[in-house]
This record gives sequence, C-alpha cells and structure tokens, in this order.
Amino acid sequence: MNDEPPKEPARRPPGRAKSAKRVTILDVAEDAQVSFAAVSKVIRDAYGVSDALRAKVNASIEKLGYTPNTAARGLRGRTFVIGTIFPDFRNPFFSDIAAGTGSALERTQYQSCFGIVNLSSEQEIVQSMIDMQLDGLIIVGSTTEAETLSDIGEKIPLVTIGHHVPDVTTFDTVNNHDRRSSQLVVDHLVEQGLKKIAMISFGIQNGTVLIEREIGYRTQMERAGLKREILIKRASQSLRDIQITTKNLLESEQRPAAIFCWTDFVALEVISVAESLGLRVPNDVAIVGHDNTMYCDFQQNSLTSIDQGGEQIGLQAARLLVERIEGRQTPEHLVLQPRLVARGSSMAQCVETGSKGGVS
Amino acid sequence: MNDEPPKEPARRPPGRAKSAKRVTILDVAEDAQVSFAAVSKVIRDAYGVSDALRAKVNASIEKLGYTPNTAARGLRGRTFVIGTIFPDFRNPFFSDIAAGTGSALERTQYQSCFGIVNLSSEQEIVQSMIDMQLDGLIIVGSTTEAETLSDIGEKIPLVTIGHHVPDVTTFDTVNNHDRRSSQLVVDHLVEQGLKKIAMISFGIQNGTVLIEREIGYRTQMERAGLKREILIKRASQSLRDIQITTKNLLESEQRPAAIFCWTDFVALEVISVAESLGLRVPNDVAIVGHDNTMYCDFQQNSLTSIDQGGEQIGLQAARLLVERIEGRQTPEHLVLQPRLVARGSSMAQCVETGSKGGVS
DNA sequence: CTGAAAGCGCTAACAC
DNA sequence: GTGTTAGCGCTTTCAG
Repeated sequence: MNDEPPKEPARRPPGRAKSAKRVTILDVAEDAQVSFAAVSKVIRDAYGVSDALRAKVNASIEKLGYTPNTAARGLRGRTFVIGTIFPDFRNPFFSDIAAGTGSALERTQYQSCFGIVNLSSEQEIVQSMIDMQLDGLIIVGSTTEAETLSDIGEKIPLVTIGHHVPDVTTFDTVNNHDRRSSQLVVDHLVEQGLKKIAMISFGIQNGTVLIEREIGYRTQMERAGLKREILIKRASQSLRDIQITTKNLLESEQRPAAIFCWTDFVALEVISVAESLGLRVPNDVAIVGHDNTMYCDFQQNSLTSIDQGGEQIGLQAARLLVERIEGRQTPEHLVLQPRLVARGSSMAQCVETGSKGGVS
Repeated sequence: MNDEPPKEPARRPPGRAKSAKRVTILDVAEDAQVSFAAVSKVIRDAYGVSDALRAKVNASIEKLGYTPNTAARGLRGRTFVIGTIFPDFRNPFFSDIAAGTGSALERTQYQSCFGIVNLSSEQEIVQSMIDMQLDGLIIVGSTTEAETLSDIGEKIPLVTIGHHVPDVTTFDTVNNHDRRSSQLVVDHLVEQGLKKIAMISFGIQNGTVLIEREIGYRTQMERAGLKREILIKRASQSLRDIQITTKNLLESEQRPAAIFCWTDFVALEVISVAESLGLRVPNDVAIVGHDNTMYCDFQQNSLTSIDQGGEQIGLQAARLLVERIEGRQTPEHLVLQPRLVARGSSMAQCVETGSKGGVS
C-alpha cells in the first residue's frame, strides 16, 4: 500500500532501474514441465522433439509471452538480427532499399536494425554492429575502400549495395548498372536533339557508384560523337555547394543544354537555380536526375530520372545476406538494369500550360 | 602453407562461419598482465583503479584493438546502445531528429541503432530492441495508445517524440507545440487576407500530433471569426489518396483560398495537383506545409512551412533518455516552440517572374 | 587498490 | 526423444 517502493538495496545496475524481470527460457520450461534444453530446441526448431513436447512448449511460450533474449543468443549462437547501414537518411531512395530488405525478411525470423553514417563514422557503426553480434551486415553506398570492406567481410557476412569493386570474394555485392544509367540518359538527351550535355557528380567518390556513372557518361558521349562536349562538375552534398556549382554552370558562356545530376535531390536544386535565373526548363536547359524518387512525379518538378529499383536492390541484398549467413562461401555479384523515366524536365512536349516555364 | 584450413570439426555455429576469434577482455588482461576484472573496471571507469593500472590496460586495449562485446555486456549490465524508432524513412524531417540525437550522443559512450516501422509493427520492433537489451528507446510519431507506451516505459527507459499525452509518468515526452503551429499558420493566412482556409490532415491519428494540429486549427479559426470556414479533410499517406482528396477539394464549388497540410510532402503534392488543374499558387490557392524540410526552399516549390526544429527535438530527447537511463525517475515533458517560415506559396509578392504561377 | 568467483540467458555438444 | 552440462564475454559483489 506504500506507493514508494522500499528502496531496493541498489542491486540492479543503473541502466536497468525499472526492467521487470524478463520471462526466460527457464520460466517456460517450468510452466511446460520440461527441461529448459527442450525449450531451446523447440525455439530453434532443432532436430529431435516430439510433436507433443513442441505443442506443450509453444503453449507455454504463448501464455507467458516469452521472447528470446537476443543478447544471450548472440553470446552463443546467432542473434537473428541483421544490420543495414545507410550513408544518410535524407535521400528517399534509401527508403526503397529498406522496404526491399524488409519484405525479403518478412517471412523469416530475422529482424532488422539500421545504422546511419552522420556523426559516427562508418567504421564505428560497423564495429558497433559486430559488437552487438548481429548476424550480418548490408552496407549501402559505402565510401570505404574495398580492402577494408574485405576485412569486414572476413569478420561478418556482408553484402554491399552501391559499391563497385572488381572481384571481391569475401562479400557479395548488389549494384545498379550505373554505366548503363548514364548511357540511357545521354541517349535520351541526344534524342531530344541536345548536344551540350554536362554532368554534376559528387565530391567524394571512393569506390562509389559515381565513378561508374561518370565513366558511362564519358563513354556514351564519345560514342555519340560528343567527346568535346564532355563536362563534369563535382559538388558536395551541401545545398550551398550545389547552388554555386550550378550557378557557375548556368551562367557560363558555354551554358549546357542539358544537365545530368547524379541524384534527384541535386537535380531538383538545379531546377530551382535555373528558375531563379529566369531560365526555362527544359527549353533553356534540360535536367535529368537519378533514382526516380517520389518528388520526380510532382508537377512542379516533372523530373526525368533513372529508376534503379531500390526495392528490388534491397530485396536481393537481404536474400544474398541470409544465404551467406546460412553458409554460402562463394561470392555473388548482382547487377540490376536501370530504366529511364522521361518527364517534362527533359521533353518540351511534356510541359503543360500554367506549369513550369511560364506561359509560352 | 595449405591455404585450405583443415576443416574444423564443425564446431562453430553456422552463422559464425568466418568470425575470426574476437579479442576479449581476457586477451587484454593477459597482455597487460593483470586480472580480467581489472580490465573490466578500467573499461567501465569504475571506482578504484590506480593510474598505473589504467594506463597499462588502456595501452593493451589500444594495441589489441579491443572493443567490448555488446551482447555480453547486455546480459549483465548495460549495452550503451539506445534505439530510435521512426514511423518511416521517407520524411526528411526524421533525418533532422536523427541528426539531433546523434549530436547529443556524440561525446558520450552511447551508440545509436534505428528501427523503422514499415513491415514489422512498432510493437515488434520495440520488443526486438528490448530483446537486444538496448538501454533505452526513443519512439518517434508513435500511433500506439498511451497505455501501451506506459507499459513499455515500465520495461525500458523511454522518450517519445510527437505523441501528446496528458500526464504520463513512466516515460518522458518531447513535442513541438502543435497547436501553436496551426495558430501560426492560420494567423499568417488571415494576414494575407484569406478566409477560406482548409486543412488536410492524416487518416490515422491515435495520439499523434495530428489531433493537436487539428485542435489548434479549429481554435484559431474560431478566434479569427472563421468558424464556418473550418474544413478538415483527411487522407492516408498514399500519393493516390492525397491526390484524390486534393482534387476534390480544389474542384469543389467552395474551393478554399488556402490549404494547410499536416506535412510538407502532402503540401508539395497539393501544389502539384493545383498546377495540373491550371490553378496558380498562391493567387488561386495558397499552400502551407509543416516541418520546413529542405524541399520547401526550392524555387519551384517555395513552400511556406512550419519549422519545428527537428534537430533540437532529437537532441533534447536523447538528453532526457540518457538522464532516465542514469536513474532519473521523475517524468519530464518538453514542448518546443515552432516558427513559421513564409515563402512564395502563401505570399503573392514573393513570387518571382518566370517561376510559379506563370506570368501575371 | 586488486583479484577470485558467481552468474546473466542461452546454445549445442553429449549422455541417458 | 529428452535432459545434463559446459561455457559465450562480461559485470559486479565480496575477499584479500
């Protein structure tokens, strides 16, 4: 009747002040009148349990609301948790990947947990996930060198997304065909009769998809006989930097007729700058993005973009990771085909009255 | 010299096929020539270790690259990992919150790990994080009822963001003053001489910020003498649903002069639909969003929005959570003040030639 | 100030 | 088929 509990003799560690005692495997065993090893077997679907025993145990598990302690599991066997690490949170494209891994894992007993590289470094997060004894890792858009990733792959099952490396064996990779992305873009713009096609790429590139996209752009420009029109500008992720780069590009004497941006978000910023300068999109300058995120579809953006099927990428990565966790040793390297989605920002006939470009 | 290691007697569990043996506290102890308990004390900064011992141990830790096994820690004490659960990944506003928690935790020994509610339910993720023995949880935009959250708060230190409940004691809350948000919006629109101000809210609202925003909207409309103009439409998160709702609203005889949308993403969609219908923003219809995400600033959107300072919210939440983990028992409920950022979508004079709204 | 010893909850041999 | 047992790596008393 005293609402102030009699100050416990400081027995529990500070971080656990309130945790009511967990239901453990022993409680289940007691409730089901079996040994606790039997319970463990049922949970793990291990060989050698009678249906009767299984039923009894499952009933008790249900009744008591037992869930296995991941930490304890991790100490001995697997945790059935896999970690996915994203470079940031801002790009809605990553959300598609997450949805893909989610649906791949949906009918399995694996759980997901995510890390984001912002303040902590990628290395720190990886280590922290290894320390949590996660069963495997998916790293998206890593800027770490291949060798370091190989080391990680030695320690823990690993799949990378968006990291092109020639022939790694210690981990799997899933990639969009990024050269093809650029080819599709260049072809599309050339079809629109444009020649001066520039590209805005990203500052940091260590092993990223950017290198591939740049190569694809160069190659296809050359094939189209536009070698001398090749122009690549690089900007960081900061809005400020992108603005300046774009402004320089659009105000230069040799203003490009089209700009291919490495990701949608940059393309949207480019549209913004172009409109601020009083330029009409696509008539004065055509814009193409990459990733086909949901913002592309908005009338005010109408952004032509490359769809690399993030959900499919995430799904495949999770599938490969589980395979690796369950024992596959031979590396797999998947490359998925991108698809161009044409919209108003690159095709004059798509522009509707009253929208982008004012009244014509 | 045989590169094929002599097939181990299948001793290691399948999920651990490659994990090279970890450096443990025992290895450090051996290297430093002390007992392994001494090492533990140094790591935990526990009372009663001489500087000499500490130095020796730290040197060995450094040398061996030791990092504590989180799973093992979790079994006995704390993991020093906190979990943050987001309803989805798509809204860039959540990224601000994550940045805030990140910087709050930066100089502490706590690590972060994230969960996303898409396929798994919030309950499942919470349970999974409890099972991982995380030290505490931040849940953002929960749609779970207060009672369930209270139960969670009994089990594990908890802070919610964006969940308004009168007087919970088992967990802390951090919230934007969502009624104030709506007030700011209504005041701003009334100042622009607009009267028919509608609101687009969200379908599911169980304890969410939406209720508060709706109340704030109603209240301020009444105060402004616009009680009969009150009009709230609700749409799900799906683009399709938002489109239909918006279209109905804009094509009705009583077309509103302004629409306040519960989050930016919806507002951008509304702009899109308005433009598709040949309406000019803001002249024919003014639009206001919420969260002031980076897309607002783009010229083609120029979206007036409410800034609720996501980074600050995240920072405070993490601070409160750590306090709770370290023993605070009394609840804290923070409410932060929002700020309106006016842009072209609600102010005619802000519209620049050549951009939104065409030539006037 | 330091070290020995007892588990945390679970998995996976191994014995019955 | 089922139960017994020995740890996983760590924290935290409690003796020295």
